[in-house]
Amino acid sequence: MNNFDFRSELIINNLSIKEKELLFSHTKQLLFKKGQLFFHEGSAPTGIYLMKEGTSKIMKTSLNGTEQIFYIYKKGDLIGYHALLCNEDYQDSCQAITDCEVLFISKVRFELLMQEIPHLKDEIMSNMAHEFGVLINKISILAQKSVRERLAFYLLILNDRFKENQEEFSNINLSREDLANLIGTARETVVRLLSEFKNDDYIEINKRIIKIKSVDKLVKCAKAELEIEA
Amino acid sequence: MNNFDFRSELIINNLSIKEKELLFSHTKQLLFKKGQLFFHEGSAPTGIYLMKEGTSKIMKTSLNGTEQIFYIYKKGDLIGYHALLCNEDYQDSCQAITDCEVLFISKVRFELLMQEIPHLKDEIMSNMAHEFGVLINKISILAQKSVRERLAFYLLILNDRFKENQEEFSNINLSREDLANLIGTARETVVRLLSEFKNDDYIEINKRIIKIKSVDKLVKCAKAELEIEA
DNA sequence: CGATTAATTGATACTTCTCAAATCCTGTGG
DNA sequence: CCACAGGATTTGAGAAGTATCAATTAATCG
Repeated sequence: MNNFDFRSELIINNLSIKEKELLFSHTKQLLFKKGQLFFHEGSAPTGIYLMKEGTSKIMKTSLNGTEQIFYIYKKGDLIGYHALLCNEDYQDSCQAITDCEVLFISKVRFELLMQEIPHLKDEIMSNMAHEFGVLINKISILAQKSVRERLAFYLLILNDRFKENQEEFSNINLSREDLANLIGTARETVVRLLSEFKNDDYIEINKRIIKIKSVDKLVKCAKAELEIEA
Repeated sequence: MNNFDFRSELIINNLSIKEKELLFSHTKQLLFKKGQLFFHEGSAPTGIYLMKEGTSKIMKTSLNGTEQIFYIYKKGDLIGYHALLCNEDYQDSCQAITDCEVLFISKVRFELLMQEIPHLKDEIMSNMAHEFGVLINKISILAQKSVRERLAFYLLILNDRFKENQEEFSNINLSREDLANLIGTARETVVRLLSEFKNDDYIEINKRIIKIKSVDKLVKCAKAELEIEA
């Protein structure tokens, strides 16, 4: 699922211990309650955010109120550097899905770091180039697959993304609304399809937590042409 | 329409005369006939491409044969540097829509240039960050707008993009198939909607060339929240 | 000018959306 | 610990929007 996942954690992982220390000095710890915004579409960026704990979403709300989610961030992810790097206002908003613990690096500080750690620039560049491919893939999924296929597909992606310590199946814990907004459909449609998937034994559901039972069946359902790494 | 348009031409425009000379030395001129591929999804990048003449499309073909177009390139656009910069295979293919005249810069040469022109790296980074926003916007259009709205929207984008010397309306000359694949729908649906737009006097059609008659009407139809620069 | 490809129109079927209503959870205060 | 309020989830029914298949007309190229 490589090309469906950002990997901004690599930016930091690929730095040396010394460089990391430099990066983390002068950061500010922030806490966001569930529902709070890190930043809002249309506003000017003031710095970048590093997720320490919790999950957040990058999204955009249209005039008629519908929301589109582009990506769900978790621990280790770096957020918000794009707008900073092209000197534009944010195109999207970032909102806490759960309570979040975040490190903030100010714009000034970040620009300084980019000079002091030449390496950092390369890592970010490589990462953005990768993200381009991820978004390309997201677009082709949205445009070419049916909602049913998309849901199956995203369950696989999310399963992969929220895996902890090598376990095969992770707990996918998202509101039906968020899930719908992630795959670009209506809440009720997601609910209906999930219940089909449950009946067909692709998944199991406890409360609202989804757990995959058969990757193979979902792959077939998603008509996924791509190898899933277990 | 700023945030719906790549602007890779800025990468080169922002270089000094000297830097441009450096960039253009050691390029190879390539000619692609209509339908030929610059590069193909899944293959390893060997260099980057600068459009001199013609139009080409970045696209991806799914297993069942449907094609999704992400962007249409014209004179001045720089193509294919993403895969190079993240050391991944191409996620997409680039195909000539018309006969194309292209300058090719080899991977080795490009990497050398990145060292010799430190500026270049910043320009590319800024550009990729911008493109991120463009793709984000493309995703939200695909996910949130109806096909009708999307078509109206893309006609506005294309009108803006193919404008020549300050004229208000440009000739949009794309096959119905390409137009359909760009907005993520079926050919027949595009044809039907275009004919509605024509009847409602939003556009006029000669042969297959589309010309906008009323930007305002299309904006309303697209439910576009964004100012269109005339 | 004829052959091939692209564009258009029509009819029908299917997926998905929308609105409405019911049920299930969660957290809070008594 | 229980009851209740408010939100989230689920289910149903009907409508709308698009896709698909088939057939016709128009444009293009050698």
